[in-house]
Amino acid sequence: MEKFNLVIKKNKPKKREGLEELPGSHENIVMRFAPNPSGPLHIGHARAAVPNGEYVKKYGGKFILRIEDTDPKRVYPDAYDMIVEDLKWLGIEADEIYYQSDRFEIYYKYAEELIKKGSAYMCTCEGGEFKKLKDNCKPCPHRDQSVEENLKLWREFPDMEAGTAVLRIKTDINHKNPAIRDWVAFRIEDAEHPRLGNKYRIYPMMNFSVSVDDYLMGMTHVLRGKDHLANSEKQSYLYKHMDWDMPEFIHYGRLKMEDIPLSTSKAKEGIENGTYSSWTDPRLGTLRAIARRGIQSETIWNLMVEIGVKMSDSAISWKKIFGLNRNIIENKANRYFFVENPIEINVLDCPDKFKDFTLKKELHPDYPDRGFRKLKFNGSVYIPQEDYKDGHIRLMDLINVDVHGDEVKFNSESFEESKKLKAKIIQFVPTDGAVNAEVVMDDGSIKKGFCEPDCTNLNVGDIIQFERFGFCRLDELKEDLLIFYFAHK
RNA sequence: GCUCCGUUGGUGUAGUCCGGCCAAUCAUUCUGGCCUUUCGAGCCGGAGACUCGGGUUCGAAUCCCGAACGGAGCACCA
Repeated sequence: MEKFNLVIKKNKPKKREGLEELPGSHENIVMRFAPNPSGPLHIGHARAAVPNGEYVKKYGGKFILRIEDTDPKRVYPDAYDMIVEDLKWLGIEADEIYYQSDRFEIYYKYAEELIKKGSAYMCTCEGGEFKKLKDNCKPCPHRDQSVEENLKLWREFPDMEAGTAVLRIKTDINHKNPAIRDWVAFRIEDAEHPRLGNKYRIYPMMNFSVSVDDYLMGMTHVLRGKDHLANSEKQSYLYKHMDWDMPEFIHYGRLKMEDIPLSTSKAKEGIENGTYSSWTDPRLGTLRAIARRGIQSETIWNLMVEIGVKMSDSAISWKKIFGLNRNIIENKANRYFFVENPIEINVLDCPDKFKDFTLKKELHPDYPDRGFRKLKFNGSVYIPQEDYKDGHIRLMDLINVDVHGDEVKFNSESFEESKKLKAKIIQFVPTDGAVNAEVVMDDGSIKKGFCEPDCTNLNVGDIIQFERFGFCRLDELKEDLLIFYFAHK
């Protein structure tokens, strides 16, 4: 028996971890990622793919990849495979994959059903003419055609000339947003489709195929950019006509990537005209380009989860990405020496001990258990031009030298002595055994120099840190040259 | 122009629905010191935000109205 009128304070929601809870039921959720195959995935796609993947993982559910290739003019055939590869890199393997180009007959079937219900009509208005009527809330003359007439025209549709007719879905001719009024569901398209050839001439519009598929595939939640806000409303009419339950639509804002204003089409253009080397050019925002630079998919994943699915726009900076990435790779990356813009020095007056000496250095200073790399020293090394200045220099972990004009002399050995001398501690590469190396920077420029011999034991894809230079990923292992891609400091 | 939408430090976020526990969270960034034979990491400290104006209220980042700024859509693309 409750004697006291306990006032239960409403629990403030706990600090949110990860993504916001999804609206609606969390049982057996079905979500999808539905890109247009116009190129490989870029960072903007990750903004859509990751939250879908994260939610499915969080609640347990089904992830569907649906390739939306219903515009033959915007299909880049290689993209079909690239998209799957890029998703895999992100850590997503779809439970089911669909190609909309396989599903035209399904769309036709529903189109006919809509016509029979009187919810769609064949419109042979000239485009500008229709717009004029629509903008004034006036139905076009075809809107009231009989079902029979519409079906007749629908059957003749494939034989009509491109641009002369469309199938429209009835909405509300008085809708306050003109964009919503009686939208197009099918059009005639003569372009050859990479997968279908010229099999069909009647192509569904995105709003139609998307709605039908989202329904048939049992989508419970649909994540999409806020540029689709009007489309969501257009689609709602189709759901009403068919008496289908609508998925939960969630819209997210635009993502602006610092220094990468490039769209897929611009990138493609740049590749074709030689401005960029390929889809993995470090200046591009494609996931494969980012991966090539040594940015971990986990970094992108975490970033996208942090940004979440809110409606306001976000601008992400490289600083943020680099910071997150550094946290992940710092303890994985073994350390090596790379000398950029090298200058050879011969240390005079070296004690005999250093005439033939092998320096063992930890692969990672915080993890000595990982083992060592070896640097053979016989008095002659490369150091960065930038560090060659009159004064005292300590070759890291080795010796202290004095630089005077052209002359470099042995000074002392101990680290304590270097402190007294206030010597600058620098990396170096022994002349004997130095390996040619190039580092491709994020602006596409190349820094040339030498790296230490043990780098040849690395595998392509390894992320390392060149001490005092930055984190890099080994991209190519050639006979006499190692090519790295620069990640960040 | 019309129709929508958004606005928390340099950047990204939490909190806004259900006003007080918010002199506002966390991350990144920048920064002072310590430490370290890397300009990496680590440790300790610091800087930095509720777009503006009204209103409601004992009390507003949170509710209401207006403005400014920003964004999206207005295709026979997706």
